Amino acid sequence: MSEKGSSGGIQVIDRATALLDAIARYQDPVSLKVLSAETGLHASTAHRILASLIQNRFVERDAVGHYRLGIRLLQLGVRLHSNIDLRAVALPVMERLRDQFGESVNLTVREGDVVVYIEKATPNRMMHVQQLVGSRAPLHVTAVGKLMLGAAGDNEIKGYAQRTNLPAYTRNTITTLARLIDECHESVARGYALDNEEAEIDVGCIGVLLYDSTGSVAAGLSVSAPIERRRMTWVDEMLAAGREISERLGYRG
Amino acid sequence: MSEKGSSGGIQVIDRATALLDAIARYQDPVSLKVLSAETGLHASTAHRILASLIQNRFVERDAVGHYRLGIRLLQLGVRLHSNIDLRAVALPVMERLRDQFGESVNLTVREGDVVVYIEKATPNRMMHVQQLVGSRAPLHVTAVGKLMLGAAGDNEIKGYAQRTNLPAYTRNTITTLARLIDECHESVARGYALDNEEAEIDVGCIGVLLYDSTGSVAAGLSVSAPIERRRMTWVDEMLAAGREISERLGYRG
DNA sequence: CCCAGATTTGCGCATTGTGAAACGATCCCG
DNA sequence: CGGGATCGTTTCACAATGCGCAAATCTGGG
Repeated sequence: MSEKGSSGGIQVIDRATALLDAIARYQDPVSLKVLSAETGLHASTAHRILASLIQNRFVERDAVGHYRLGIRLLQLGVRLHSNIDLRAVALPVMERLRDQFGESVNLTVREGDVVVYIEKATPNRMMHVQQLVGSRAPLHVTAVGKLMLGAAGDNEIKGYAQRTNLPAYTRNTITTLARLIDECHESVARGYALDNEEAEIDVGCIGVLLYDSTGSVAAGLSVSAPIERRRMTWVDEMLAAGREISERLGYRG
Repeated sequence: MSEKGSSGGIQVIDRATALLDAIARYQDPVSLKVLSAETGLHASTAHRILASLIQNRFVERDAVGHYRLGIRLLQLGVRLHSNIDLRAVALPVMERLRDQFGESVNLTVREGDVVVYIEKATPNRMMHVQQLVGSRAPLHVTAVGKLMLGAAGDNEIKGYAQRTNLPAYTRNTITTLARLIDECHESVARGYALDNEEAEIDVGCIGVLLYDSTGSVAAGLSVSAPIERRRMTWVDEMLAAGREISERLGYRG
């Protein structure tokens, strides 16, 4: 334990985290058996930890006894300093870009093998690309996802490819590890990435990364448009916006 | 431990929760000494648990080593089933009310001694009452806060009054326990509450509660307007909207 | 009603979480 | 500048708490 202690690990907290992550991977409430299998924990251990998480309101149970995330995560999440900072800082810039381009601007964070859309600025026109806040998309078919993979390094890209098998969403989706590594490298090198109808036909995207005060990737910023309306002239503005937001987040690049 | 186990408590998870709550009470990052004092934990124990929460990304440290909430709470919070349900269910109703009244409609959850605004629908007019998502207000000066206190019972109201001392925000704020208890009772009895310039002069509000499938208070719904624009004819619509959303949340009143 | 599978509970044990003490770092004051 | 105070971090020994096994209970389907 002294060895474990020096590396900061407390086993039961790691295990509770694994259980929360396992629940979060499902849209619907999930059974003890599934959670036990997903985390590799003995059923009675999982049951005990989940009971404690319920008591502390991190987890709830539905009518048939299945587990879902609980209200304390919402309460704490809303209180998250970086949540308020990140969205409050990014939103005015996003709105400015939206008005300038006349297209949808999105803010995303990485969660495991997907990006999650956490804020949006949509244009006042009937036809635009729509991503709901809270929705998810695989990393390899999104501009910012490819940047996040590139920033994380080749082993991370390889691990992602192994876990997901790089499924095709359109005829343009990158489905081989070699091509994905090239694309990620290239994207990181030039500072922005494109989604060329890789997630959905007719949808194009330009994405950049946002960095926080520790120099880590904090989020992604992207503009999505019907492919024939996308302008490569937006790249400079996106890069500048990414720098602006990152600086406000305390990044000293 | 067997006795503890049957009641679902795991000490270190309870302690980690207490630390997260303590951090969440501060707007700014907070020191180990303060957290140790707030939770009653020995400094080295608190240090250890915090290190594990950092490793699992529930907590981050800033440049001077102070602790703040971490990004995993955001990622999990966005994935929260009841968060997606609550906001997705409530938003269309809120937008309808906004268009009908021409005023701001807000969705709030209780967090300790405050309400937190988690969703909003703002009217398309320059002058309206504005509450940012993520902002907070004391319970005793908001309509839904008074309902939440009333729903929680007299001991809860008393405890709240003792903790906060009922500070005045305007000349209209309720600052005595007896008056607060009366107001909360009356509000619960009739099903809605008013904020009559108690939080801010010139601002009026009508609030109702939303209930979930377990019959518990899930959130509050309110319409805020400049006081001279507020209409008591909105009460029926607010009550109906509260019932509608609660039913969609699975409430069987 | 019976059976199989899932969940829950009891129990004993060893490993893991804990607090005290020691050490390190930083800041402030004389 | 040096010493003391304060805060944070690490080491260490120990006991209690988290854990897994096994049994009991529950639930749903045939």
